[in-house]
Amino acid sequence: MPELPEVETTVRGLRPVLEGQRIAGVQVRRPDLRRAFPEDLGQRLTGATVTALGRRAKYGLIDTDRGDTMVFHLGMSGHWRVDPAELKPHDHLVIETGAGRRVTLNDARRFGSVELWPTDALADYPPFVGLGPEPLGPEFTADGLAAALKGRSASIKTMLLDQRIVAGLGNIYAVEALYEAGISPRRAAGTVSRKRLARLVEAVHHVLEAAIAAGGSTVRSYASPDGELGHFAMQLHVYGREGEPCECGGTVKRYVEGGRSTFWCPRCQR
DNA sequence: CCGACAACCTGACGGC
DNA sequence: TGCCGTCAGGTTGTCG
Repeated sequence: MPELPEVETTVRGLRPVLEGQRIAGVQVRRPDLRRAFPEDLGQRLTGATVTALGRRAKYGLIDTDRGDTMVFHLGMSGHWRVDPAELKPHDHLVIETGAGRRVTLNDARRFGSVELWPTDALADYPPFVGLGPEPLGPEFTADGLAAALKGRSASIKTMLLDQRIVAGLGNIYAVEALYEAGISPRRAAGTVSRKRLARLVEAVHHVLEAAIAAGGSTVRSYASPDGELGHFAMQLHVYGREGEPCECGGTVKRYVEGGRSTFWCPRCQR
């Protein structure tokens, strides 16, 4: 589930629990996700105080007063649980605060990752090298996008998923943004007009902001029974709606590209 | 550069 | 009810 809005929602949910708090205990119940955790993860975190939480692309950042940042990625199935009544299967990592709060990192498929990296050198964290601009930041512009896509023959959908072009979009929101912009996902990226790229940038902003807003309300109240962060249902226009009618009177179609489903309306996306 | 495919894992769901 | 195939929001690598 985790694209940028889900990670942002997760970080916002963890912030009031962890920020300014001392980490009283760390329990590693399984030592690896996609890669092994750092050997000394527990020692390096225990006793540290969390100074800030943040996000870069689809990665969550937990800074500590020891100069380390815990960088986590949620993969396909990862999520944090806040003050769960009891531990569940796939709660691989448990962090307890001095205030007696408890959060767990649960990831059934284990495509996620956890790493510790010097806070002042995060730009050198290998997954961050070469990342494109934040889609909600000032550097994600129609001009920048046009420059990055110039001459590219790959589909615009593929390019939106390329984290070097823009960092944080995943399959759902790439699909939804293209729908909102009225652009066919199959169109060669380099042939999309500057005017339509401007529309796409606006659509990306709108889709992500709406998703974050939808998640925010969930987080504020911890509405999910077991405190699971990043779970919310935003209204999606085409994703997962193969065969359903589009508002324009057309029908939502699906095709597979690069092993991933793309949903679109051929009538209103050109 | 590009598309296709596989690999990494587990769980949910539909069909029979 | 149970078994089996398919699919899932990500990343990384290979191959032609």
